[in-house]
Amino acid sequence: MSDTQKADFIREIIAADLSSGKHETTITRFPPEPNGYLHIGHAKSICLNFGIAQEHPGAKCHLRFDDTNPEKEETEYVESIKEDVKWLGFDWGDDLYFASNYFQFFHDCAVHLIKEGLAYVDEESPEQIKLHRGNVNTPGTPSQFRERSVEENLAAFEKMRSGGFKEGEAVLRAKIGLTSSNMNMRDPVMYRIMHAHHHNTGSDWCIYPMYDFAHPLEDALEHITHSLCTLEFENHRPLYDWFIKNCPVPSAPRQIEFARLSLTYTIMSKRKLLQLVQEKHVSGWDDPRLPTISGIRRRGYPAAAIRHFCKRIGITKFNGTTDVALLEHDIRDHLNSTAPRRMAVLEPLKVVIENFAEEPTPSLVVSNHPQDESFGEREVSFSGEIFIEREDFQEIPEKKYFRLAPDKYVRLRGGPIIQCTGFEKNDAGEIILVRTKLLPDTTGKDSPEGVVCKAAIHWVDAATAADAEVRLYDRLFTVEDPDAAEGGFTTVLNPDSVKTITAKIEASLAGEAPGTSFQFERNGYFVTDTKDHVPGDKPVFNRTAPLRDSWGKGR
RNA sequence: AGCCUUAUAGUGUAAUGGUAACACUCCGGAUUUUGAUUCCGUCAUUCUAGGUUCGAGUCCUAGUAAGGCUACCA
Repeated sequence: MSDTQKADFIREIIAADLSSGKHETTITRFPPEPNGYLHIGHAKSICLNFGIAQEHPGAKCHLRFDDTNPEKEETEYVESIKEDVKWLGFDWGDDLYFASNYFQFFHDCAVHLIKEGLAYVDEESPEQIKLHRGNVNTPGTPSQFRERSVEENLAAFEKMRSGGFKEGEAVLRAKIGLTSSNMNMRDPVMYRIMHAHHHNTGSDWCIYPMYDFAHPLEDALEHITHSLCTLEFENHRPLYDWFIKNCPVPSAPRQIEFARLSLTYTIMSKRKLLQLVQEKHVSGWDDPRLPTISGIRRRGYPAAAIRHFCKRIGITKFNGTTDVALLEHDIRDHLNSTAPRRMAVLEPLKVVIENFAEEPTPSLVVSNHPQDESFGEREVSFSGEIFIEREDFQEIPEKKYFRLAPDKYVRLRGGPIIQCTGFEKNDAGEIILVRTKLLPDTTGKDSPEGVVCKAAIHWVDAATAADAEVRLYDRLFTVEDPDAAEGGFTTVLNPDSVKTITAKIEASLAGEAPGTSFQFERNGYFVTDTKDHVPGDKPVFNRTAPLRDSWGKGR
């Protein structure tokens, strides 16, 4: 887990700018719009921007809320975003900013452009503007308001600002041209009228800047050296540069684009995630089935593993889809070395050890981690009745089945070898009890001559077993057919993934702190739920990741 | 359709113009008191066709495919 950061093309640009003396330091920024919760895709951007800042002494990464659209933004989202960035392990220090705090500056820049003859107030309707913009094959045609005088524009813009127009009646447009093959450059809208309440500025403003106008100014104002964004802004860059060039800004940031993260089987669209939350297909933004940062946190994905994943997938301009297997490997890899082992039985089957009294052993000492002694050992109680996993017994064993079956031997993990001597069924034909005898003096020793014992199963002492609620989730929120997700979510939910079952776990686990991960041997990694956990009460676990299962091969 | 961008094993990434590398997955094999872990091994005409060069994954041209843009969202 200690790979050094590979130098991607962005880091190479930064290194070159540093060594050429173009910049003395590096300032990046993570600029979310507070209109939803962050997801694993944002983690890639966060790790990039904050990661770069960490790699260079004196460099910084700003956290800036790009809150220029009051209709979609809420304070709840800014709080969750701050929490998620912190949880991922990054610190913006004093550099927390809001685009909305720059509204006056944006306004002044707009006035500047008007005075330069580079912006005009257009009172055509949205439909007319759209029509007059033309399309990729046909040039646009000038609005009837395009050639107004500077004085007229100044007055009209002031009228916009002071509330003299209703929404949709006027916009401020940059006067660039109407023939560019890049549609973003055809006299783009800079300001629109919105008589809406803003979470930060209240009702101070009724005109709000568009992203394309505001973003370069925000970056320049904060002396951002490298403004990193995703590929879809690629052909906004000429416009970004145009505003930087034509406005009175204190610095000239450079926009660099990289590919956003997309994962197989995973819904990453903010719009769709919002829909899932609003239509209550999930319990909230932090539902463990969601790929949101808060969802995967609650699901027990360690922040360090996510960081490592982001580092490993790299930064390029190639628009591909990463296999979630890469993510899941990093989760398992991290948990394997950090999660203590516990025994838990998800579907209990009672086993009696008939000769237990002949050699009573009230407890056994078991290692907390098979490869790492620093995890120590624990004592587990042991009596003549235990629970094992229902699937660890087969009445008629299939080929290559090494666990318990009539007359067969199996090792109790950390304990002796037992041999099956019989079993009982209920009227429905289900096995309800397995009878065994233990082989004396086999704890901690190899199987005796003539005894074929190839597997060790986990178990829990029936006398002290405690209940827990365990929730199995398979992958992140998945779709059977990614294309089918368009418009509706009928195929999205996997009913099995919300199955809740009762586990019998070692009593020592009750009351464990929320967010603690364990490996329930042979069942996978589980985390005590950070939301539903009540100390001292029956613990609630979410499965963070199943164990890799190579059943059927080897041995 | 016009413009912009991208193209290296199944997946994601490497490779001063000089023997195509790493990780994951899959599949084999070894070890194993978790069928986990660990360890070892197999898997590529670098999208196609031309060109420049002693030499091209890398540079040039054309083609193909994929993504983006034609919002008073970001």
